[in-house]
Amino acid sequence: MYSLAEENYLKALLNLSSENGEVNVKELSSVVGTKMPTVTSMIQKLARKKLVHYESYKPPKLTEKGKKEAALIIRKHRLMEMFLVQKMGFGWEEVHEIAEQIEHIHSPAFFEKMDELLGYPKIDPHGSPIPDRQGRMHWQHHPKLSECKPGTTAQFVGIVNSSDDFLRFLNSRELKLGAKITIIETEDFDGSMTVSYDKRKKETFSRTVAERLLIEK
Amino acid sequence: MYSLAEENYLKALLNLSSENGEVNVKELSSVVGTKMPTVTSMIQKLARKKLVHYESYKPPKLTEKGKKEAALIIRKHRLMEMFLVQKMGFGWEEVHEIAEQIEHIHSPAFFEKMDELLGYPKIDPHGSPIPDRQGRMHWQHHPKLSECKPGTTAQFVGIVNSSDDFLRFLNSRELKLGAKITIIETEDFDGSMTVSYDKRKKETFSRTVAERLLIEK
DNA sequence: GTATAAAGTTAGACGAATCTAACAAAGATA
DNA sequence: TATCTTTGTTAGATTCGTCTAACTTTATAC
Repeated sequence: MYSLAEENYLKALLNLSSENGEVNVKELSSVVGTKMPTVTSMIQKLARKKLVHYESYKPPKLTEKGKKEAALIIRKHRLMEMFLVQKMGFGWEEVHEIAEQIEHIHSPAFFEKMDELLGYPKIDPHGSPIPDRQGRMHWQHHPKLSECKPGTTAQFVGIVNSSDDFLRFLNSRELKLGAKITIIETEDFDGSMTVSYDKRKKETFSRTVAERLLIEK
Repeated sequence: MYSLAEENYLKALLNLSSENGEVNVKELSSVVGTKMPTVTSMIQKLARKKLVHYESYKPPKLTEKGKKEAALIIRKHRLMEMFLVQKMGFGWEEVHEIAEQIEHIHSPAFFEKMDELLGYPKIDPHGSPIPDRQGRMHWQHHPKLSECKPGTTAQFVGIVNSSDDFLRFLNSRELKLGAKITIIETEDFDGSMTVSYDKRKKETFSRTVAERLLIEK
């Protein structure tokens, strides 16, 4: 069993590496909310436990074992988010905080039951994949809305870096996962785009927004 | 906010004092699973925080503030147990372990939602009262089955010191909370009693068992 | 009512996770 | 290339919760 602190570093390591490819100590320290020397010593500890490959001054990298452990924590996090939304009626912007704590609960039966009650979901409420029991994560690559040309219609299937703020923004525009978005026009000079979907006939998204919406054609 | 360790001592303090009246350090140490010196130092720390009244060599006693905090932790524990049984389909003998961990989750919204989905229950799956939002616990005194005379019929409404072992024993005899139990006869020499209820026409309980079943006439 | 046993406390150490201050390496800049 | 800046590491201290060993107080037994 791993400590709470260890689990948080493992998770951060996996999240950062799948976002940026490489992980650096500074970023890690800001994600886990500690100072750099603390990160260094934790990385060294994880390396002793064969969870991380580590050489001084080089970016730390999860071992296969480390990846699996991290994925299993993320599995618990995402299953819980799904449960909170689907079975308890929370909004997708409310569940991160709670799942952040529940992911450290040790009880295979609890999460198995949740998985079963949810019908073995493959993605969480924000469209991120839920790793399987063996800690295998099936990352499906989705293009960003910002990469599409006017005229295309695509389904909104995921979010890059979903923060509560951004989710509240999407709520305010009534944009939900699964919506069919049609691009009406794009502005080259600032990358903003005008789109339509569901109840919204005409809505303008900044480049920043369009870059955080993942789609499927 | 209190640490995990602090919360565990508070809870143990309230549980022991409602069972035995007075709490002693040795018992406390066995309940929380630490050695006596650790308990002493924790008690002293809780006293500094005005959660416990403490004088050397005297039994520690929760202050009003301490009682409230402890009750709020027990509230979370029992709400969770109820949720696990009612909404997730767990057996009453499986839920303690999980609730033991979830009781430390900090999220008013999570427990409020649970309470709401459960319809604001007053008791947990073992018949123990669930403290209210203000940390008030309505301890209703129930007599034990062992105190009843032959011929009486009473409803089984609670358990003294419910352990998973005991709950599995009750499962094996198909005795559920709410059952109407009729006492057929009692044996004076060993305190055992023969009873009937629901599907069971004739079942014999030892004194030990009869003393752990709470009833209402 | 003294001796012994049990319960409780104090002192001091330790591991985990954190910090600050000082130093070292790598990367960027002129 | 030499210098400066950024990033990362080492050393050493701190806090929390725990321990063991030794001591003290209270309770029990004779």
